Amino acid sequence: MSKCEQCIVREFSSLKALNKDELIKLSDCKTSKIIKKGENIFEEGENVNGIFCIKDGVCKLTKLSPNGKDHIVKLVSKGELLGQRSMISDEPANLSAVALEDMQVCFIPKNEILGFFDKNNQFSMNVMKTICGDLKSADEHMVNMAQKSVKERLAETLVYLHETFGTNTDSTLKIQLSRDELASMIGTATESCIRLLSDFNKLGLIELVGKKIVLKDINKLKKIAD
Amino acid sequence: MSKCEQCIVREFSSLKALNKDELIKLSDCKTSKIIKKGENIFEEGENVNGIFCIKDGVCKLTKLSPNGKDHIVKLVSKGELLGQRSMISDEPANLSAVALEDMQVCFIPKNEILGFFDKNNQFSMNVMKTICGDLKSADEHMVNMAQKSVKERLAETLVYLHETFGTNTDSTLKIQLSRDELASMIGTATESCIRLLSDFNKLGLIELVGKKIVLKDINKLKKIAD
DNA sequence: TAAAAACAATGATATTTATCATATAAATGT
DNA sequence: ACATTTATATGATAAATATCATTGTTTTTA
Repeated sequence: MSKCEQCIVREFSSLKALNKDELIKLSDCKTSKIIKKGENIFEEGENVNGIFCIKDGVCKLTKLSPNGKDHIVKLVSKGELLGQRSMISDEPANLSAVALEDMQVCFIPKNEILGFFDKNNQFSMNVMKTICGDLKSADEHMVNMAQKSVKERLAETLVYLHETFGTNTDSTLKIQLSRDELASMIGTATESCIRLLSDFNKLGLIELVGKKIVLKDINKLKKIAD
Repeated sequence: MSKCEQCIVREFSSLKALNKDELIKLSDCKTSKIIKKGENIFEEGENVNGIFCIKDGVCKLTKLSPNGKDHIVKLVSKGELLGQRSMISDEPANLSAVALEDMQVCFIPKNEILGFFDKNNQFSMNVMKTICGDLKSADEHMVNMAQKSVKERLAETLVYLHETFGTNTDSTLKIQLSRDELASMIGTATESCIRLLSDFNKLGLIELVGKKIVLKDINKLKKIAD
């Protein structure tokens, strides 16, 4: 089993505050998993009892709305942690985590993490700052949902996907969401999302290469997004 | 100056974890303020440098959206704390806090709070749980904004105001928002909000008493809200 | 107390968005 | 390789929502 010391997650997440001893303890208690595209890491309402380190891949965090549709709240990728909020609140997961590509994750039991929490101040501070960052962006996101049009939200989301996940060599967006997923990220009907993509395509703002998307005029998209 | 020991905020907030000595330190460093209806406690972008205890009154937390409209993210009232996220993130305020009624608040400087943070584990845990709760409800709120209709959001908000803030003796909602504020809470145009209130009135779900609102059929409103 | 300002209400209309229907293209299973 | 399912696309239409205009009603201020 691989050591945690060189792991990308340790490098980029709250775990960077852990010392050698703590990392060894971590290596001993962790379990690794492969999650295939489309599979759940955990589901809304489930007792998670620990946190997940994402060693590779990207997943979506979704929440079921009362009308039965899933809404994508956030995308989380390589190097990040999952399940911190549930662990601290000592509550079941509020969101489901579903792999958008094949993933490699490690699971660390709650007890272990809570131990670090008590003894390593920098670590708990890091976790708190992460959650505070999540809260800030959730508030911003909420205002966007409430105040912006679907067109603005689509433009904004395309730019976000471009800037956060980058592009392939053919300059298509690296992260590949279905139209349905894109719609559930911006909070609209799938057909409306497809129609707006067509519009953007006709306006030369983007190009549709099969199911993939190329951003042709990021500045104009940013302008539309506000 | 009044002591913190008997303060309502201490009783209901994270501060309940503080011991006698810590409360005495708190009493010594705090400053009290009266905030009149409509005045800011702090403004988006401002460096807050501490937290506020709400001894009395209710305020709205608003965020300016790029289109120039304010969106009400949350209402915060007597017994709660303000500014925890900014303090932990060590960032300027992400939201503005504006009094909806005359308020009594105390300000506690950051240094003092961070001191408790280091030494009193229960206190920092309480703060974290509060922020985690905020994150959870922000995510839920976001999904509501994205997936529910304006009518559903209005019904939900009216029930929320009723259940959270209660009613006056004439059974009008105790917390009094203008139509404009109500609209900016549910994320719609003021006229749309007014129109839907008229509809609800005609359907006998609510009664409009001047600018005040009485909920006549909470169960039906809950059904509409989903 | 009168004038001005802010707020609430409603009609008319335009725009945005959702829904339903259908067609085509791509992916999947056998 | 072909049938079946799933995803994308687009038209037609309905429903939801925003915008602009106008009026009446409070509230504030001079």
